[in-house]
Amino acid sequence: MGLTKTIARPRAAAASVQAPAALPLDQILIADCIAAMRALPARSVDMVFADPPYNLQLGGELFRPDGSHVDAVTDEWDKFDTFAAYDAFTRAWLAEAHRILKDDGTIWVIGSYHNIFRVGTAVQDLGYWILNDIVWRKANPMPNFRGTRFTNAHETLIWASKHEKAKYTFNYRSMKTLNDELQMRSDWEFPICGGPERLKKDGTKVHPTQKPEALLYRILLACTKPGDVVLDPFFGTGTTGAVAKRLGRRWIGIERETGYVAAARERIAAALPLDESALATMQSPRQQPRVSFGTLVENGYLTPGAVLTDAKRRFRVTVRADGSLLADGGETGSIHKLGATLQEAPACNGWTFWHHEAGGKLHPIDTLRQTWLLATQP
Amino acid sequence: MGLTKTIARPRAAAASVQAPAALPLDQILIADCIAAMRALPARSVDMVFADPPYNLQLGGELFRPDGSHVDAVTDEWDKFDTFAAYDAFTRAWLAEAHRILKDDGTIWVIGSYHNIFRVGTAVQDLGYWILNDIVWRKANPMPNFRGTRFTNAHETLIWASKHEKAKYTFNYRSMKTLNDELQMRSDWEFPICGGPERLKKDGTKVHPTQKPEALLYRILLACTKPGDVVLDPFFGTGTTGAVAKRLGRRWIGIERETGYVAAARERIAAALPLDESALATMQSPRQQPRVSFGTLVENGYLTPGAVLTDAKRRFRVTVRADGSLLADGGETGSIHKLGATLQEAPACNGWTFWHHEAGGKLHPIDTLRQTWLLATQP
DNA sequence: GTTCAATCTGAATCGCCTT
DNA sequence: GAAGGCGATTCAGATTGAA
Repeated sequence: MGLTKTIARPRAAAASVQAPAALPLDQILIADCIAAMRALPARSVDMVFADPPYNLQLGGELFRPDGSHVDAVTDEWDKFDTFAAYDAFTRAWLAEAHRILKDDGTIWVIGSYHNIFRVGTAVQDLGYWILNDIVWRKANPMPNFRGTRFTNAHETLIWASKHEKAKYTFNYRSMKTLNDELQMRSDWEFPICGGPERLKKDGTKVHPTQKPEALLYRILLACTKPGDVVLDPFFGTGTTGAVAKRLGRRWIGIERETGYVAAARERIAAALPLDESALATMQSPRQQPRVSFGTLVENGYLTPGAVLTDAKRRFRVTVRADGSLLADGGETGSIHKLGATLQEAPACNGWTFWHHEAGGKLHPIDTLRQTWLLATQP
Repeated sequence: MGLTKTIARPRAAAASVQAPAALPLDQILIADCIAAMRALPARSVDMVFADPPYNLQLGGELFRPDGSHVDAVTDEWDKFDTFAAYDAFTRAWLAEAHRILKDDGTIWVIGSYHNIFRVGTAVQDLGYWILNDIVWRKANPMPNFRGTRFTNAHETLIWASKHEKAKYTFNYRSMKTLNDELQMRSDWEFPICGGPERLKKDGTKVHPTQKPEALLYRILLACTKPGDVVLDPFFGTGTTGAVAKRLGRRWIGIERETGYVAAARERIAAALPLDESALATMQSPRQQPRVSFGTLVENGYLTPGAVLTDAKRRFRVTVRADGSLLADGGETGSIHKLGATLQEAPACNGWTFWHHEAGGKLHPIDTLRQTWLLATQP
């Protein structure tokens, strides 16, 4: 399990009545996305990943704000009407997604400059709280053949929680590990989907905008836990489902085109779940059992009377029997509190601030905690 | 100068009546931006560059892990009560900009995820035609100190013409030359503004959000011709004016805060017009990109569950989903950290230490990285 | 003068738990 | 709900100061 900032809350009684067991897990619903979403229970999925249509004509289909179909699409739609129709459609499915998401769930939406500004505005207007926008830098974008603009070499993703104060999942430590011990940034580079990964039929691509699995891999690894449920209302050829299965997550897909559905089913059936030990990811300290400094003193890892200093030996304190510290100036407190007090800092992590001497060297007392954890954890 | 796609049109008779000679060229108008824009004639400038307030909506105080305080943007000019208020402000100045622009002029607006979606929606609704969105990747962004999100490492710019069919200026050849004979892409990397370029007074920054000159340099070089007029309605400390002067463009700035105006005047007075031969030296060398081990896992170069060993097969580890390694003894870590831990060494280059077996032979995983680079680099 | 180490800082929507 | 304790959390580049 990766670090998660959330701890599962007991499901509200009202939600239980909705019979979450009835969720169509690991299935594709062949239906219009808004209609199918309406049939799903409130507060039931952990993440929504959406790759909505980018084009403003919606492939000839338009929706009213209530989600119903607009039958007649004429060529005379002026720009305002076209944007208005796209906005209505966007707000309709985003509102359903908001209802279906658990309170601590998050949503991801991908788009290009044609639609992402409208999506982002709708996301904010519907009460979602944007956490990041992410740039997918394409390693091998299509050049601008006519030389009239900059090569359009990226797409944009929006990551948002349901509410400002939500305790969303973010596997910080996993992301940092994945990026060679540097914080994962908001700009990601992947090749576009091609090669054996690209689904083809009779030599032509099955779907015009198939997304690379690497993109979904990073998203699901970063923001879900094993067993979490991911809903993709624009399932296409099932990249979300294939990666979810590989990573031990549950998925629900909605897709109207039966051609895509058939390709997605075949693809997901062939996907192999990762072995459980491979699925394990870097843990955050917060996932480890808590160890108080007093425990170490009680168990003889440090003796009352032992001397601690900071790394530069500017401050010197003595360990007392109850795990509190005594400074030379008479101040006392916990390892954290006294570290903060002496430095006149607002806060301090005593585990890494205080050191003890052994073998002529200074070691942070956190190494004692790690030793204790190794000795006592199964 | 680079090739330009436009040929100047004869000025319309009506516009001549507006006496364009009265444009306050190379001056700062000390005024509210919308009021000052109302006083400018229609169809009179070639470009608008705008760096409007981002409406950050920051919470409480933020401290770095070392306890130091983060100097946030707390200025009154960035505060708006609601999205509706911000939208109204945005649409008002964007509408004035549309009026003031020549028919073949273009507009640039910069923002972050806090405001850019609302700006982009307004741009489209007002009839502008988006040509590109550009990502400014910051070489040295501020980290996410609490480990709660991805490092916010970029800002977004929107480039738009006044109308869909406009014959805007794009110096394609200049951009290609500037980018080592490859088409300029939509993702640009620059450091944030610092060092001697950052304006300071009494040791503190004059403006909280001063933009790097390199950014304006590329924009003006790409999308204006010498002698063109650039309007910046949020002039701040005058980056636009300084770069315009350097590149032989005319400029008009609007700024309300007299402190910023004074700094901008002094700065622009000191700016020297650039000799054209100096342009070649402004090119930044292409640097070999960093590749994380996680990238290789995400892209299938190594599968989670794969086994790695050192060259002498003394240590044996398994690759996990996030690019971390799991040793037989239960220890985990990145390729570098775990290599160091197992050898009890202070540090280790995991790329050359760990090997995978292929064709009965051991190969350092660095060869996979090289393969990846060959496959993804132009 | 030169080099290296320590310090400072940048458009940031930056906890969680118990009492 | 508010308050307070615990303890987790940073990267690149410029500047300063010591050696």
